[in-house]
Amino acid sequence: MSVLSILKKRGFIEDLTHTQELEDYLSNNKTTCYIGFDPTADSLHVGSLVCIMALAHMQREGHRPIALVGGGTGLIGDPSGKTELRKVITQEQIDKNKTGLRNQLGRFLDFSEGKALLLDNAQWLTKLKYIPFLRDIGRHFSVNRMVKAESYKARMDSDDGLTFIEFNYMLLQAYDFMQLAKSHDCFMQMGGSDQWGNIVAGTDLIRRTLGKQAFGITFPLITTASGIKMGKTHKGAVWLDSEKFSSYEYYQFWVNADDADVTRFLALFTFLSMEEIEQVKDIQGADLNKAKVILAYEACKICHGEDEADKALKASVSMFGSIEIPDNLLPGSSIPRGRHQRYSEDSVPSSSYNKNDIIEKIPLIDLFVDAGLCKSKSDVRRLIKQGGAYINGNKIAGFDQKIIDGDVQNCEVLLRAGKKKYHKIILN
RNA sequence: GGUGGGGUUCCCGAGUGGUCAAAGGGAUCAGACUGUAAAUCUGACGGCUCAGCCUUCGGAGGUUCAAAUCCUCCCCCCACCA
Repeated sequence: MSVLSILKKRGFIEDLTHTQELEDYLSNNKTTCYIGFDPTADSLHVGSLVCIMALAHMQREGHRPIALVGGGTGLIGDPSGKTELRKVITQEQIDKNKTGLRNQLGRFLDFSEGKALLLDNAQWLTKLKYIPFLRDIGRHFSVNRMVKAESYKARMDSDDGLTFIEFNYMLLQAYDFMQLAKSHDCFMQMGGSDQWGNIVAGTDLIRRTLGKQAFGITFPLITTASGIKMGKTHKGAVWLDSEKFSSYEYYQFWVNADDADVTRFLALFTFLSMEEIEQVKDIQGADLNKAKVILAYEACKICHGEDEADKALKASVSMFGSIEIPDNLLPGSSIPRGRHQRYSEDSVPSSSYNKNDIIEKIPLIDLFVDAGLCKSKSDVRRLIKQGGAYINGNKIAGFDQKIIDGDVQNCEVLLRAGKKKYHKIILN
């Protein structure tokens, strides 16, 4: 089975160019393909996960993926859009972010021996000269056509308008594609559905300048069943970096998936076989939670490693109760089977304090803020008032309550905000 | 460059001198119900030393007992015209 059918089957494909030719191209060649990533943050989040998984599938089928960091485009920034000032980022910042991206992508892709590449378009974009660029590249673009591109059309019709810089992203991205085609034999670009126009511009440019056929694939925008763009929690974006978002929280994010999303997410975000995933469709009601556990385990394993996934599973069982993973459910998963009871060890988010500083000293209100369970003291008060703040499973009654000796068990105190957010205070 | 319209709390968006921490909706959070789901209902939703106080309505000044609301200057955005 070709990668294309794999991607198709798993729900990655929104749109593609030259269906039949692309199928042939992928079946008969070991190809190179690329996806662009923004270096605007030092970590990727689940929003980019579809792209990353697609690259991983390509690599698993013997193709060579390129992750292209937009270091050059990042240097331009984009002054438009008053809501989110996309700032011009400095070279140092880009370099730092690049390292971060590289480390994270390394969990999904094998960068050894040139099996995958990480490139930066600053390499060629910063060398561009305006006049030659206009002459050699600009002449291939028709403004009439560009304006009709869906991504621009919306902006043209909106009140915000479109800046010249933004308008030029299409040319720059097309140029990127052409460069990669020339230098790395890369004739395939993938990206989110909003990238369609830019990708097609690239394939056109390659045809006109190099006389070669190039291909493009776009992925659907993944929304949750409730129609919201996925990847937001109380802590903001769901980062792939364990410093920003612990593996336990990452696991929790997936376990909390909507019923209606489970099979779709299994197909997109795990490597389990589609035959097995198909069977999950028949599962009804509470049993679906078992499939969610496997989804969370597998997603966590891919991003943070098997050890972390184990820990997250155990921590979750300790917090939320036992669960049984039957042998015949998604047998391809390496999740430990059988009944998971309470474990002593866990990896719930925690922080350490000096015992003498805490006991009967610091109000719980402050600890909830410190632990990141609430964003302000007012927030904690609210929580307490509404009966959602707990210490060791007991409701906190007063605003001035402090930890007392009796609360400490094995040098630990467990704080809880609402039903799902836990934080452990370790005293020593 | 000209003319007109705007910048309000996370987002959209009401609000034209006191009754404004600011309607309404969305998002979010908590409680109930549940399956760590969805839907639904209830409540909360700037901060704090929390029945009180403090800081917010593009920025800086000013008028007034009192300003998101009036005046001045500045910054930014949009539309049309050039």
